[in-house]
Amino acid sequence: MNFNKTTEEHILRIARNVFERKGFQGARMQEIANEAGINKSLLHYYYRSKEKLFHNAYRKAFESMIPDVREIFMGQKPIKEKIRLFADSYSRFLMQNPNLPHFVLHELNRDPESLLSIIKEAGIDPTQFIGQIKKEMEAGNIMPMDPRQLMINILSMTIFPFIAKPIIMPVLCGNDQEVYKQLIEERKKLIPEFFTNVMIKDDN
Amino acid sequence: MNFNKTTEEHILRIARNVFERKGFQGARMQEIANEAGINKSLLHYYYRSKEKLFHNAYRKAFESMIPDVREIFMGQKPIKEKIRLFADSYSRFLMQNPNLPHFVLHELNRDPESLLSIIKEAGIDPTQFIGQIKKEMEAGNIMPMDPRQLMINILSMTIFPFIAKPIIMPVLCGNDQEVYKQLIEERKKLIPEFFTNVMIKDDN
DNA sequence: ATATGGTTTAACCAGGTGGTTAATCCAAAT
DNA sequence: ATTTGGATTAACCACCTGGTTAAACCATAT
Repeated sequence: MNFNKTTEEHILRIARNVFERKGFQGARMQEIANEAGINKSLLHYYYRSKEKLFHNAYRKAFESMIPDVREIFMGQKPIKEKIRLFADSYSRFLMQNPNLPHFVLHELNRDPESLLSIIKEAGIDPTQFIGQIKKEMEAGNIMPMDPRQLMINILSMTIFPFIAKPIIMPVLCGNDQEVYKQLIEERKKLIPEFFTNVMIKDDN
Repeated sequence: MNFNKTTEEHILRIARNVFERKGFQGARMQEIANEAGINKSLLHYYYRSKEKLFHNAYRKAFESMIPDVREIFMGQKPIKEKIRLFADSYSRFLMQNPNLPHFVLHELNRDPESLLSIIKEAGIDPTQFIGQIKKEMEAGNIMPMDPRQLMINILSMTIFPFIAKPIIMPVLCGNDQEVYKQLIEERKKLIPEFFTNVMIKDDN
């Protein structure tokens, strides 16, 4: 066989795709071998077991989600800019990897422990970010609230529409792929506005 | 054996619990039988196949999520009240069924078609709700935006923290169950404030 | 007592699963 | 040309899975 790069990488790319669609339990080694156009034994030759093959694919998938998060956590930009950048780049990223959030969250539910090592390795630390938020809230640049809640809100509004696609598509988009895509597109602007262009009303 | 009610119901209750934790592919008929304290054949006696047993459990689980959604869709209350009510009751409901959203969304990804019949059966229709939103936005009761986006936002902010619990708990709550619970509790107030107590800043 | 019929069980089965093994292929080094 | 060693394959295996079957159980009706 002649693949783009090495067989090893080729396998991992295919495996990741299958795992993303079927999850660990749903994926079959034979299926991965078929899609990769190789013998099943080759999977075990390069990655000793299904568990190990999955672990590699999973880690790679998870890590691909991190850079943007790291930027918002650790970067030096003002908070408004961070949020705008995150909503925009993450939405675009997820549009190209639509079932990645569901995949990661599914396996995170299956094995919550596995997260710790990955986070450690990625060197993510929210404390600096939380400090920045507090400062900018006091300066009035952003709607005041618990910084943790702000993070949850941003992640929720960005990621959830992708996880819930099979329910949003038929109910709100008339099963039209383009309408859904347009809806996501609008959110890139809508989400940052939510946190930066608003203020508390003084009347009720 | 002497269960609360009939054996049939007992099986379904246990099955639903196992399915919620493991998903369709991850659950084993033997496991369900064990947890129910009965012979595996009994499962097939009452529910012909794993597929059918799952379908029953799944439908029941899904339907348990609907009443609150129906209220916000079809009810007659003012929008502010609807949102407050939804965030409050749904958060409480999810707190008691923590892995239900992930379960439903997971199976929805596995088989998106299955949703249609359930929604039809539940008789949910967003058009009336969307009309109401438009009217109340014009009256200035609520931040103006695409009604579909408003719905996505409310659902995102309410449901996502439960799906993402295994990542929120360690990163934002120091793995403390109580801290997480408190975080969710605060969101019951925080979420409605987001949509009702804010307005667009005119400067900037 | 015993016949009845829904309920429950133990034993079994075919097919699928991840994984192993030994043989073969094949390009590079000698 | 031969050797070498990684890459690749076909055949195989033990185990697990959902599902079947025939027998046993047991409360109720006769």
